Order: sequence, then structure tokens, then C-alpha cells
Amino acid sequence: MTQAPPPSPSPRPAPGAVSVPRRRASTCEDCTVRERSACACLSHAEIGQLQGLSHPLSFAVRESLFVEGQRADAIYSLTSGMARLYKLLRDGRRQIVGFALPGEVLGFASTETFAFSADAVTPVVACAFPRSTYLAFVDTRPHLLRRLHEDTARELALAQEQMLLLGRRTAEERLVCFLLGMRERWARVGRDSPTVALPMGRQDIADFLGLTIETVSRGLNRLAREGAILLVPDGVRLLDGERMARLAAA
Amino acid sequence: MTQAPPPSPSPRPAPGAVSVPRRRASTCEDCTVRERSACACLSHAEIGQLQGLSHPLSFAVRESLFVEGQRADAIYSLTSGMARLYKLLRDGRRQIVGFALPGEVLGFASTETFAFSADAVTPVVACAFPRSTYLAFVDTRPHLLRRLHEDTARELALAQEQMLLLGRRTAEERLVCFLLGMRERWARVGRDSPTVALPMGRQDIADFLGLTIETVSRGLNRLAREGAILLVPDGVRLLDGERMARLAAA
DNA sequence: TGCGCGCCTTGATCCAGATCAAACGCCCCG
DNA sequence: CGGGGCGTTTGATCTGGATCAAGGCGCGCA
Repeated sequence: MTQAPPPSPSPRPAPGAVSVPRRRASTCEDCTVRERSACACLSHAEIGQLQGLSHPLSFAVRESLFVEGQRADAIYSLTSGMARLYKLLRDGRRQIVGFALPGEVLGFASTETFAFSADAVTPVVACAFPRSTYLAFVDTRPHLLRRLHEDTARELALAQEQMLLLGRRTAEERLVCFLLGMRERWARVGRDSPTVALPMGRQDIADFLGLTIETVSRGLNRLAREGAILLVPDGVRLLDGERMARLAAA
Repeated sequence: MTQAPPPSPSPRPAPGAVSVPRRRASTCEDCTVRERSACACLSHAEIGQLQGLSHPLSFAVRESLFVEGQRADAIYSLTSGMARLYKLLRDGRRQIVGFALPGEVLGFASTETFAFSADAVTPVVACAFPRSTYLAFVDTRPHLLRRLHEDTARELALAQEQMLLLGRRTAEERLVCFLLGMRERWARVGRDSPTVALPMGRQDIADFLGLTIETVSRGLNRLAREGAILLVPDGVRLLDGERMARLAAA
């Protein structure tokens, strides 16, 4: 099952997407995700100070926010859109380690360089902070630090859940867990609905679940044929939550 | 390749090991891992205060420190020995999410309950702190909080590396990465040597790498036959680092 | 000294999911 | 309105690693 060394078509460098970051006119005041992001723990005054340090950027689909190994001199807070976070092997095999949703902080690297690459699945808007400035700001705000620590711990728990999925679950279980997980994540950013948006392509799902695109396609269509889900453009409607939960087997 | 639903023999509840935690006579003063653990960032006075809150425990081999889902009312700092951290599926499939070495803090859960189980691979000694007391202590010590955040971020990066391994690497690559990784981890706790100690059994390695015990055994013996490693009791001596690095293919 | 029990190794066979190979559908563009 | 490209689906076949099945080996215990 494991993808063999021969170069896979997984990685796709941003093609046409020109990398000309544009300044954003908006302010932290009207940031739609402030209450859900780490910023939620800051006072009004602190928000004001923070805005002075931030550097809002937009990214087109497929454009990359940063790449693995690059010097991590900026920290990004996603305000809208979705990004895929991934690691590559030299021969092109790719593992997506997560999909970032609005409110998430990216690139808070434990090392000097980014541990993974990130690029835009949909158009993305993010606040960028110079790393050193950001670290200095955090250092004098223990409540923010605590919040960031909590967020990182939650991320870690999620990563461990994914390790269980990648190491021990069958293809069908992976798909079901993925859909259920996405539903829950959308719910936490306010989009709670049995219709789960899937802005990423099949190849992205495959690279997230440690499968091939064919296995993902077949699995999804089988679930649909069996009436557990309904495939809709750019998403899936969960029809039989009962059965889904049973298939997830946890 | 994925282990199918039928119950696997992976999980082994502590059998004879009686769970009678004993008080330890030692103090933080002579803690051999203080300089490598998060405690390293504390002043002499703080160490003293912390000791008052700690509650040293010993665990016999196979004895469990805590189990997934249990209310997380204690936090453990490993001072000696090795623990395996794992998650189980209802049917018995097991994924080891990590091996804890001295200096690591366990159970700093993001939720009210433990996200994984932990038990002793070798005899283990750990400092236990009541959760609430510990959190209160940390809350007034931003430098400690920062250190914990760094440690958690490093853990997260490791988990992402493991996701790449589980999702995209071949069995042989997984083994090589594991050995190289263990060597590095031992080095960071002061045991730097081409002979890598492997106190855990083959089944543990298999459950960490998302493989079966047979595949691990065959892989290790093949590497030995080919001269890349030498199998020794409770460990492995790395002979051909050159080749190993090539096989790891990163 | 011998016995039994946990591991670990080794061999034979099987199968879930990978790989190879076509289409298909849809949207954008000319 | 037609064509071409990209993402997806579907079918046929292959295979890495799982599963099934014996041994072997070392150590503690009687």
C-alpha cells in the first residue's frame, strides 16, 4: 500500500499564481475570526498594539505561504480561507499534516526553520507578524502565551489521533473519520451543518489520509452508493451519522 | 497492509505488576534529569517550591501511569526509565504515539481527560503533580510556561514527522527512521553511542511504526544480514550510518 | 537439569490497497 | 459551439506487507 519511491504526482508547485502579497485595508476591529483565534484572550488595548505589528497578506489559490526548511521569520494567523500544511519526501511523496482553518496560527516553529510547507487551498487572507516582534509581544503577555500553549497542545492531540488513523485504520475508516472530523472542525468555526465543505481536491484528501487518489474516490463513491453520504459539488452531505459513527470504530 | 478489525494481540494490560506507588526518598536536588527537563528553567528557590508540590512515584514494568479517557488530575515528569504512550481502538488495534524518556512531561492534556495511555516499558520513576496545583504554579511563572510551550511545539513537530512516516514511508524506511530517531533521542539525554538501546519489544516497535511484528522482525534481520546494523541484546548497533541515511530518504 | 512460557524468527499464502490504464464530465476559452 | 485540459471516476492487475502457521531460543523456576 505504501507509495513506492517513484516520483508521485502529489506535489504541485504554485503555477500561475503570482506571489505579489497585497496590503489589506481591514483592521483587527472587524476581524471576523478574532473571537475564535488566540486574539480572543487579548484586551482591546492589546489588540490595538498587535495591529501595529501585523502585516496582512492575501494569497491566491495554490500560492504558498511558506515552505519547509525556509527560515521561519514570520508567523501567520489565518483570517479566511483554507491552507494545506504538508511535508515532502525527496522523491515527491507528500504527507499533508493538516488543513488550517480561520483562527489558526501557523509557523510558530520550535526551530529556526519551518517544519512544513503551507499553501492556499482556497484564497487565503492571513496576518503576518515578524517572528522576533511577535515573540517579544508574547513574552510580555502570559495570558496569550497560555492560550498559545493550549492551542498547541490541542494540535498535538489531533496529530496523535491522526497517527492512530494512519498507522492502524483501514481505508474506509480513514475516510469516515476524515469526514466526521471535518464536520466538527467546520462546526468550531461556526459552519455547523450536515453538509461538509471539502474545498480541497481528492489528491489532497489522499495525501492527508495516507491513501491514493483512486482509493479515496472509490471509498467516497461506495459510501454514497450505500446511502451513508451524498456527494455534492465541493463537499459531502452526511446522511447516515449513525452508520458513519459505527464505521469510525473508535 | 492495514491491520483489519479482528482483535490484535497488541494491547497487554499490566499483569502481575501491582499498583502500589511508593514514595521516593530523593529530592529535586539530586534529580539527574533536572538540567534536561523543563525544570532547567527554574531558579534554585523555585525548584524548592516545586518539590513541595511533587509526589514521586515508581512504576514496575508494564504498570500503567494513566489510561486514556481517565480524568487527568495529575501531571507526570519522567525522571528515569522509559514509558510507552499509546491509543487503542475498541477492537484492540494499538498505535503507540511515542516513547517517553527521562525529562519529558506527560499528561499536560488539553482536555479534562488523558488523550492517551502510558505504561512503563522499563521500571519508571516519575514526579507526579496534582494538576490544579501544577497549573497554578505554571501560571505565575511565564518562563516555565514558555519552556513548556517550546517543548510541546517540539513534540508536535515530531508527531508531524511521524505522520509522514506512517502515511508515506515503506516498511524498511520506517525501521531505519526509527533507529536513527532513537539514536538521536538517546543522544539528547546523554547516551550518545552507535549502539542504540531498544528496551521495548518487537510488538511495541511494530505498533509505533504501523507495521506487524513479523515485518519488524524481518526488516531488522534483513538490515543485519546486509551489514547495515548489528542486532545485540535489547538494542542495535548502527554499522553503516551512510547507508542508513540513504535508506531514510528524506 | 529440565520444563514452560514469552518473545522472536522464519516460511507459506493471502488480500487491501497500490499501480496501471482508460474514459468521463465539466468548465473555461477561443 | 467545439476542443482541450484538469480533476475525477472506473476497471484490471499487481504487490508489499498482513495473516496464518510453525519452530527456535533464552530465561526463570521447580
